[in-house]
Amino acid sequence: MKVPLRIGAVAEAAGVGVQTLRYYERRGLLSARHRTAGGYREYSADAVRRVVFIRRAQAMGFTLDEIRALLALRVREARRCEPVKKSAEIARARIHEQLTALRRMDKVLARLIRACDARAVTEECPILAALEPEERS
Amino acid sequence: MKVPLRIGAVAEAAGVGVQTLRYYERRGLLSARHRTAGGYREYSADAVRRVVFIRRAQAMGFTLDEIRALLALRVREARRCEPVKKSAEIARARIHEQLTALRRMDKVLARLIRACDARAVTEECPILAALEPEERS
DNA sequence: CTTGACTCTATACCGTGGTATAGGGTTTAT
DNA sequence: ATAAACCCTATACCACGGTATAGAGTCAAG
Repeated sequence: MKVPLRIGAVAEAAGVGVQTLRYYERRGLLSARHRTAGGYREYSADAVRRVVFIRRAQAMGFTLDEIRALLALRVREARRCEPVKKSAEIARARIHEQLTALRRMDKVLARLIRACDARAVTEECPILAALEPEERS
Repeated sequence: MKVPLRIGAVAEAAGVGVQTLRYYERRGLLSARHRTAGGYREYSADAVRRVVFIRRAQAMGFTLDEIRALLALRVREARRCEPVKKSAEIARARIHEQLTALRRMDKVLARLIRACDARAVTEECPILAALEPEERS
């Protein structure tokens, strides 16, 4: 905190690229408190914590837009967790949708791969056959 | 087959947009056999089956690049299904990776949402607390 | 005071699978 | 012959989360 951090130091401390930090700034997730006379961004140590927060939230499945909202909530009302919980539930619902779709794909592929192993050498590939529209009913 | 189909007819029959067909052409998955004097694409009924094939393969989790390869295999060697099976296994492995990541996110979110319900009103939101870097150890 | 490392803005590009728009030309029925 | 409906190419744009580049300016050490 004594020496203000520049963007490269924040990026290194948080384990991201400098472009990423400028991108977060454009997206409204992070801002530099001051600029030097020459226009360099100056960050406090809080910025590093903020970036770590962002990356952790991403790892949980929040989008950057959701994380921006979480960051605002964190500042203003850390003790009212209803809206945070709501956001987490939305993220979780999205994850469930994706899980459902992927599980369905996995089942289909697993079945077809097994059919490949079981097929007689004279038959067509069961995977290709499954993709082919039924030309004759 | 008697009357060659134009792009709009193929799109409608296959349930996609005309832009999508032109996009598939650019990506090398579909091509019109002929053009009219005025430059209109003319398709045979096979084109519709090909597009249905593409959409089914997408629904199973293949990428367009993979589908292009599958289409080539389908023509050349429908009876050798090793390469098709290989491609399906790659797609399935990718799906498993995604499943693993999503399941991990889901567990974390589920736990934190439960913690929200269980917390005392005076405590900080457990979700925000989990995202916060530990400032003091 | 120079050099090298760092930073600035603005803009373009990546992957993925498309969709939209602009500005034209064609086909076909009437 | 004309008008509606269709088609053409080329280009830009969408989401998403960045990454790369160009061209310029700044900072700190020696």
